[in-house]
Amino acid sequence: MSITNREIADTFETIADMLQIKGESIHRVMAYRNAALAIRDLPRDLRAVAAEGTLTDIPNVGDTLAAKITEMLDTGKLEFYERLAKEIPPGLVQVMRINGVGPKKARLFWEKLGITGVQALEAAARAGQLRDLPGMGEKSEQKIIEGIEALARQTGRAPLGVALPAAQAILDHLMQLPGALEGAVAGSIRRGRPTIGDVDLLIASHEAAPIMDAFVTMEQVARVLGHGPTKSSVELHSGLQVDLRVLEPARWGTALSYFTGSQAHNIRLRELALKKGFSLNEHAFSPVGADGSIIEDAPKILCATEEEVYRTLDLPWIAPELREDAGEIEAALENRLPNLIVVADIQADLHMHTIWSDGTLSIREMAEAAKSRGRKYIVITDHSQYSTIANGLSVERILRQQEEVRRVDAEMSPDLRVFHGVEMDIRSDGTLDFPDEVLAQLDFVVASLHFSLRQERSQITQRVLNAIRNPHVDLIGHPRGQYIPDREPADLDMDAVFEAARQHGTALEINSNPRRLDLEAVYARRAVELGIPLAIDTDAHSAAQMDLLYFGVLTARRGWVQAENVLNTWPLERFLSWVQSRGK
DNA sequence: GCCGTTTTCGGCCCGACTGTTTTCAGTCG
Repeated sequence: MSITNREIADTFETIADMLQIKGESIHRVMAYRNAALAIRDLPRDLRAVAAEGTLTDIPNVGDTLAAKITEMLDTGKLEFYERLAKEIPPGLVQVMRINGVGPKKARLFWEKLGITGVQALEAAARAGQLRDLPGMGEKSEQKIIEGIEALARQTGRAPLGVALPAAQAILDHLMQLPGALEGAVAGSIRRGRPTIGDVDLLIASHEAAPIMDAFVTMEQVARVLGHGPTKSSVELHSGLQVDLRVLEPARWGTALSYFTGSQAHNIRLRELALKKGFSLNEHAFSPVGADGSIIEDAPKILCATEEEVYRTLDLPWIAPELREDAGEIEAALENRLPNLIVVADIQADLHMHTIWSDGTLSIREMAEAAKSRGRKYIVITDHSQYSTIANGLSVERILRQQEEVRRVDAEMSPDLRVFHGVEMDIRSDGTLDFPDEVLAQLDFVVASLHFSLRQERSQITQRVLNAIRNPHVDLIGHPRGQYIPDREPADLDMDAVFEAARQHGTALEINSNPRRLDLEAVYARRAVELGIPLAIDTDAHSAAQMDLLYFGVLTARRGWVQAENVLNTWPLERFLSWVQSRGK
């Protein structure tokens, strides 16, 4: 298999670590890290971008790194990396993963003790060999042993659907304390990232200490990683790391902005502040003199709201979901930020299951649940026969199901329209699970990949293209097939998928289930740019799952999606005429 | 190594906490 964007990003990340151990300029190191980030979030194959000759259009990729990308695409290797690996043992990069060990310590252990990997470091620490090194002591040695144990326990990033409720529960608990005036879940959860490294909580209070003490002594805390006067970190028994920061309410705006990130976005804000003569941090804007240092006796600007922070920079408020330094600052400067979709824009749900396949409720019960959530129309889309494991519908059963759907539709009228569809499998051999004659009788057809997701690129891409090109297929469900955090997306040629969807006017789904969030934001953004219609569905198998819509909307917002771009924000008449225009 | 209303050189965000130090370096986010 050819080299992927991710492997190239990982290589740049590793090079950054090695250069840092080597003692290279931090700016050169950051250049590699920034390029790695940009490549990770790229919605296109680097190979296609390279073929166009537009690699340097990627932010933070210049001529040098473009040449390195090209070398990796052409040869699968990078000579610069291999040379570096002879100089700096690659095992030291793993040593740097240990909490509390950075480039300087890694280099120290290597130079003084010849340590080139985590195992050797652990042995040295347990043998008491680290404590006598310069800048080290018994405590540092013990922390390294604990850090190595934590690394072994590490389960990776938590899905948003797990981290958000856990974070909210802790915040709710702390907000009951008398001194807690305002609170927020900040960080990557607030930005809606699909997976979360650690939880960032922020509380406004005049008195931080009691809140800090309550935080580090919560019963779900397994160990305290740090405990200062305004900032503490803990690891929960669940393995989740939670950071809490407490600041005065007068500084809430700068604090929330700082703690929401992303880091790249914050850096851009601080650069803008400097151009206006201010140093910006989580506390305030501080005037700086000509030499760049803070003028101590000059009045600082405090911001109690995020709006004030952005206003001070002559920017409109930027929604947290956009704060990735992915063009949002430029858009804000030019006053062309998108009018992002909100949950209230959603009129319908085009993908849900009932007891006819693997759902838990009847058609009528799902309709009632949708109505009670304010939906105006829904499509019942049970699985097709290829999904035997999900009790998929045969041709005979789906035709019988239609009678029940029509009956429920009549019963629910006029509050809710209930349409009959299917979530049809795209079979492993590339054929569709129902013949056209059957599809023609349905109101709406979702086609999805469920099996053989590890097929090679050309084969699995062809399966999706077959579905897109069928005139009866209206929507591709969870197009990339990822399952967070266990299953990587299929190796689809997304350029080809987008091109076919654009040509045939087939819509692509943003699946709201937090285990899916598929399309991901960067692909949703690309679809919008290409004029491809989207749908934000719950794929609900129960009434409660209809409330997962929030996560789908969050993902859409991260993808700069506006209501206009989403089929199921449209009034019923417009939706029906769209479906009919597709040949129904 | 990237980037440009400082435009092909010379800049490149900022503070809290820890542990080792007697004033700060390293790490982290």
